Amino acid sequence: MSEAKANAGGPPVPGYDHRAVESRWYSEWEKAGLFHADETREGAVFSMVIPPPNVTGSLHMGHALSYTIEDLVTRWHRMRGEVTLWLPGTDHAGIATQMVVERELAKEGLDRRQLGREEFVRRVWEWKERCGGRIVEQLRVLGCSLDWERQRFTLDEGLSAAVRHVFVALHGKGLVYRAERLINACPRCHTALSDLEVDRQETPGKLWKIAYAVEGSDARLTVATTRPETLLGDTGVAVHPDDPRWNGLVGKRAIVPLVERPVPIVADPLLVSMELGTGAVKITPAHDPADFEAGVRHGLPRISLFDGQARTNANAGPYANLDRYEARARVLEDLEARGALVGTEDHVIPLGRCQRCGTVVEPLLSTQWFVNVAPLAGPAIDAVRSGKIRVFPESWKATYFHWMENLHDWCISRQLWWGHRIPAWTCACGKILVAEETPRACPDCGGTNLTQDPDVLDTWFSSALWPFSTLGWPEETAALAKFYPTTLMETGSDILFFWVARMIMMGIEFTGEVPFRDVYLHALVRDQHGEKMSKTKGNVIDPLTVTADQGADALRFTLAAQAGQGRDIKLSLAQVAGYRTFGNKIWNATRFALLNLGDFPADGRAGEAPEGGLADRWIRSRLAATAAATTEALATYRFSDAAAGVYRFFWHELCDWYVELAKVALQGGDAGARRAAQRTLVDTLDLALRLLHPFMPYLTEELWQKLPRGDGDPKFVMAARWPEGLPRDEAAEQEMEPILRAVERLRALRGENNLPPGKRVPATLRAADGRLRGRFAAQAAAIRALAQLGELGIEPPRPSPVRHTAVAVEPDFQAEIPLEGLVDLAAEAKRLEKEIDKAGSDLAALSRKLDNPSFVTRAPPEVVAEARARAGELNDKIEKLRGQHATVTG
RNA sequence: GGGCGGAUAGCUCAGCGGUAGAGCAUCGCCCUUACAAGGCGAGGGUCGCAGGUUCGAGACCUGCUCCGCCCA
Repeated sequence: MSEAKANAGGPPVPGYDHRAVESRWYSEWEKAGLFHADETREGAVFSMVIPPPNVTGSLHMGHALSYTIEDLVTRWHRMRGEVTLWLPGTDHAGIATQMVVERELAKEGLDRRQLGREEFVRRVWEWKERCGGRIVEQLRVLGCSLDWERQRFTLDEGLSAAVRHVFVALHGKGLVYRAERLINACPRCHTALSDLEVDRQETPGKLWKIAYAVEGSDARLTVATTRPETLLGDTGVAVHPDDPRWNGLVGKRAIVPLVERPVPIVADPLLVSMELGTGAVKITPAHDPADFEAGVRHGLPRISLFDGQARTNANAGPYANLDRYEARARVLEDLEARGALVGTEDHVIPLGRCQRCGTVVEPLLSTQWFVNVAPLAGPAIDAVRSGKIRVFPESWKATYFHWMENLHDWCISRQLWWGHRIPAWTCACGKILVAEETPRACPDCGGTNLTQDPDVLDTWFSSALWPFSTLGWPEETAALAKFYPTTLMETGSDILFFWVARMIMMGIEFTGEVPFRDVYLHALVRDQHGEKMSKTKGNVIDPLTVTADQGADALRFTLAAQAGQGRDIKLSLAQVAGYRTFGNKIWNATRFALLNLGDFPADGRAGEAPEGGLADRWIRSRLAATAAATTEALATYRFSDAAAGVYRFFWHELCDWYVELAKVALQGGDAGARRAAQRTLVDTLDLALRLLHPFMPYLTEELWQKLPRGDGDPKFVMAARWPEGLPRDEAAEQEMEPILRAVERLRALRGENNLPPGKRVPATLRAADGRLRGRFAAQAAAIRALAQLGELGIEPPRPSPVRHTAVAVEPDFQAEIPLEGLVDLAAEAKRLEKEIDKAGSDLAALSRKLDNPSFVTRAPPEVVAEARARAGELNDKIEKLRGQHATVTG
């Protein structure tokens, strides 16, 4: 009976194969309902919403990092017994998705306009149903423990209702408004963009110098510009008020070449730099943000030259109906012909490009919907400043404040068909109605000829509501009451402004609560050389390939181990392979335990564990220390520290030391010691696998299942309790320390004297302290086993050096291995010389310190005492080593 | 131009006032029945540069140089 249970399924085979294991557990967990958060259950709550991936997306390494961290945190909280929700979902990604489907249509030779809006949107939905679930499936491969019953999509009816509600409410407060402003238009995507969706890049360009005639004067005013074609829309020229070159021209009028339009010459210290170009600039208020502001300051009219495709319109006169670059070429040609082009130089210009398609954006005068965000920013700033929301790493707070204190209004309308249609209708009488539900008639004129605004909202507008709209808001659902505010928002630092800041503003405004207590911002995953991964560079590491080759556990552990705060991650396949071997190590350690549990009874884990020997007490204490450190690290989002601690414990304490020590008890004749070691092995592996579970869920589940279960344990390690409050045994750790050190010293003596590992050599440990000799004696069997010794003598120190003996000098003991007849003594002589040199230089440094009177008088007494004690030890060590050296050379 | 990071062993990083560390890689010895995807041992660093504070500085302060990110 006992054997059958302990070895259920047979002992594992020696090599760990992730393929056999990782395909097994996900569906088991799901079937057992472990992913579901029960909102009716009492108790502490952990909740988090997933940063919704684009529905068009496929899992990349950035996702893998984000979702690994999120799953790690989620599993940890779940194991702590909290009611734990990690809510999945996807984002409709307006521009990206529309582009994907338009490309598909193009293959059929179709254009969305041919299909019409309704049909096109139907096709997008069809595409979403067919292909949109890909990334969601990939999350399962990674092991993400998401509550699939609560999966949401930003265009779901409930979330759409939330969007309409927010739009209408903000409009009612005057915070959403419609106005003509200079916006960023993407001529390729045919839509307006917010400032954030424009990437600024330094690009080589030219600075052209163009002469403008001055009305009623022979003087010519030379302006410098990077966009000569916009002179067709010039409504002013500006010079610096302090610039002697253009003194006296202010107040006169310049004649815009080609169009021969007189425009005022104004003085503007903000717009004009005296150092740059010619010290004079043209003002085109409809095509440059700075010029727009200057136009406002000087009351200049705006002449818009382009349409949404950045082609010139009728205002361009003879240059109408040209692409902006054709227009530039034509304008330059004509200027040149008239002698107005007086110079050209190379110039680096910051060009704005569409984040989605890379096309240079066109600043365009356009009527759009905007959010006045400044009034929402104040409370959002306070929430972070007061610590109500904590930010990890904290350094991002400064960036957050800086941005929030310099907010521009947010352009939220997009000229797309895929997204939340703006809930605004225009009546034939001109009245604009904003309402959550489609209005029947105009309240002003009673007319029923209402047309809905054709535009949709910025995808980020709905994302901003994600932490509460996914829980049912604006309905007062039980889920909202239970899980909101959420505990954590984990996401990339690159969307701090796009998303995190906006969620905080919207959350506070509409729920009266912060949307999350903690924000953890992860860094960028780069390749092994620190280069950004990109398809064009060909340095992309695909997480799904890695998962297939090396296992999800190995990838997860690697990412967690690398996730230090405030640093980008440099990822290489070699690292993942390294951590895969860690999985193999654990596999084999568990295998060792199972192979030694043949006679372990089924109820062997009932009741208190026997105290066992020193090694048993020691490993239990080390486990307790590791559990406490791991908990502390996870509580402060120090994932790399947590991973390193578990790694160190498993490999370097459990495997390197305890398993070797346990062999002594398991294979010795003492039945009590054997049983105690079995129990310690099982208990320790059980708890250590729990500690590792959030990092490597599959492997730990597989192995935990094979261990004899403890009293009251659940069926899965995923549902097992996180180890907390385990007692330390300081005495055991202190007693063990010299034992381990003695083994290390003896091994080093062997190694450096080239004694083959298989050769059982005799050795002696000499200590003046009788208690220490007692400890050595009590652990003699262990020391002999671990250092591969024959006889082990334990003696008081002897007064003079012994001939032909390798000696390691420690402050509290000496380790000796006789060399006679075993080896040439030159190796030992060389080793001793090196040790003497090292001790000598350490002592010299210490002596310099101690000879410095101000160190002795001003440093804390305990520091001075420590230095003196250390100097004494070194003196003693050198003396002994020298004596020993004489015996090997003499 | 402004802000924020980073620079410590060949590589990736920890250390943030009191004897320079880990993992990986390298070298040597070993197929020791959990594991060669392994074991044991060893070598390897004027802690970016220059000043300053301090009895004492990778660590704190100032300046500088490179690298990265964000904002204008």
